[in-house]
Amino acid sequence: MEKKNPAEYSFFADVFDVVRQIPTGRVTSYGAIANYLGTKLSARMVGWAMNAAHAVKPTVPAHRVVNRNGMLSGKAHFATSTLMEELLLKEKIVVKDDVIVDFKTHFWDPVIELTLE
DNA sequence: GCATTGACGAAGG
DNA sequence: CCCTTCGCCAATG
Repeated sequence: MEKKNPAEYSFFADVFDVVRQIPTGRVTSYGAIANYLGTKLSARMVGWAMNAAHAVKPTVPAHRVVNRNGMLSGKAHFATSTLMEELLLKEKIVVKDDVIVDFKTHFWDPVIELTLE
């Protein structure tokens, strides 16, 4: 491994940067982030970036990022399988059956929010 | 260096 | 409606 941190990679850094800008109580999807980065077909890369997110500082609120279905597809990657929904619950986001309730209401689209400036 | 695997997503059967 | 396939790109075996 190079001495470079995961954040050194522009794509990763960009993903982290966007994720950190997600307001409390809001969530977004991998596809939305990928779309904002202009690589909407590379939603998998966003997920891959998240894989490295836990090793990056400042902390990346990866719990605010779910798949387009609002499902906590990444909860298994947290310290515990319940940590993710617990964190979301603290932000008034209700999780039912691994799916965010009223996901559409809590949805925060960087393409819209960051474009409107 | 090719094959497999992903925290995805959309489309097709 | 459930399952499979494909595309995207990077990391890993």
